[in-house]
Amino acid sequence: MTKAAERIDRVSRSQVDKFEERRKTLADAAIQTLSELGYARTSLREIAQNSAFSHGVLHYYFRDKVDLITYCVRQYKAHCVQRYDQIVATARTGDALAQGFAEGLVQTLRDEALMHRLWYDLRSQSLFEESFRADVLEIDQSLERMIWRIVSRFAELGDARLVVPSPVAYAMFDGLFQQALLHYLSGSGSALADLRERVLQLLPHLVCPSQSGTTQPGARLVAAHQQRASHSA
Amino acid sequence: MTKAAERIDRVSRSQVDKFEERRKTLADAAIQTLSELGYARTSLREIAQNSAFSHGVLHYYFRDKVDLITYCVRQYKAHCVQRYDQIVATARTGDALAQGFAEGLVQTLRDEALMHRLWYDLRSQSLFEESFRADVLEIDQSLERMIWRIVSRFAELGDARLVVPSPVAYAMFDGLFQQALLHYLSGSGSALADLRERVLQLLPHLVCPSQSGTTQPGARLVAAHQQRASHSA
DNA sequence: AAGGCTTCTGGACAACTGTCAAGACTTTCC
DNA sequence: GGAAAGTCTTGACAGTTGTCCAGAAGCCTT
Repeated sequence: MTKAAERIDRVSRSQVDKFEERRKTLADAAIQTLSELGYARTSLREIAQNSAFSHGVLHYYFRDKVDLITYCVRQYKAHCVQRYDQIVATARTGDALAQGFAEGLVQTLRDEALMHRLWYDLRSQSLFEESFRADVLEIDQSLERMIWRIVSRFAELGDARLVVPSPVAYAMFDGLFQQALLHYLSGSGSALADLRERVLQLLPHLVCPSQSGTTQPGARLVAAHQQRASHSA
Repeated sequence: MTKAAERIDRVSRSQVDKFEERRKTLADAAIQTLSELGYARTSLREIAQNSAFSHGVLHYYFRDKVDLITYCVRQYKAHCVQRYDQIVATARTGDALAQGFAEGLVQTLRDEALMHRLWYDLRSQSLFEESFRADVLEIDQSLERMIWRIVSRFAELGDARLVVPSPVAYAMFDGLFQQALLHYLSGSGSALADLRERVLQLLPHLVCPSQSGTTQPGARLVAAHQQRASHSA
């Protein structure tokens, strides 16, 4: 039984909030450390040094290291998804949405590169450490849903039909972003511009203009290409 | 100066080969350990325990841990690319190539999941550990070229034109494979079938039928060269 | 002021890490 | 055979790690 669970029954609400608040504070320090050093080189003492407390306190608020990291992953999720839903809500044309989406990705890459480096690190860790897997899968799904909302809205605004399912759409943009991150952190000066260009080029390929009846593959491909050509003009 | 470099001037060729051979042997043990435990939890003693030797010998054949891991990454590359070029060489129709490519990815996922788990782990590590970055980028580029050979040949066989540049094509399939790996290792029974289906569905989206009827010999190559130029900029 | 919680500190522990060096064993060569 | 070079083992080292704990410090009620 965790200390948090023990306390809920017998202490006041404000104390619980304070307890939870400190957990958040410590998790923030942990996330900062993780994004700087990576999972492999982050120790509890290092985390404590990035906070206002000593290393012992971490075991007062978290059962063990896995408990702390898991909490961090969860906290990261909340911070992660919210950004793009505003873009979806405000864009009034397909072009504006595409521009906003691409620009959002570029900004994310530039401003939060370390944060997303951490995300890819932890997602890779979850391939080995089973404890992280459930949370990682949950975050991954929420990211997939976010991408799906964007491309769905894009199709809607263009009165078009989506030709790829949700997991494929997510995998594509995730691959593009990860590639851009690697090159950006490697010092490539064109990584930001490349990402923007590629996202803008890819997005129209995911839809085809809605027509009566089922779409023929050939027609869809031509349409996608035509749309892309008109877009870049 | 490494021990290997010291020796080259004054010992026989066979001794150098033997030295290099043992390095390979030890690197194999290291790769096996890494693919089992992940980078974060792999120690030199654990590697030695997966070999026929004691832990001290690792510092006889490798300067330090980074030297060993870097060597492993390089060795991994050789093992990695060769698989798909045969598929490109033998396929006589676009459909057969698509089937062979999808089946190759599925087989790779099923048979070498741990190996590729290691690859994604090390690629993530390279985001933090600068020592790995050059090798990781080199492997990444060779994988990108491999994907490009496949989709190029696919377009050629279908008398079609590619509508996405090389980095985008690689990012898409890399994203798809990584997604499939995560779900496969998480116990999803449909991960293999999903990957096959999605690859087969995605591949035709990358090309559009050439409209002039005659294929321009240089068009694709120009596109490829433009891509490379923008990449190195 | 006193006592009982909660919160936090700092030290201790065993286990583990990369690295290194002294020496033993093996092979090669004169 | 014997010296020299190459190969490998073993133990040690200094540092780090996660974890735990005794107790100090703060806070609140009585």
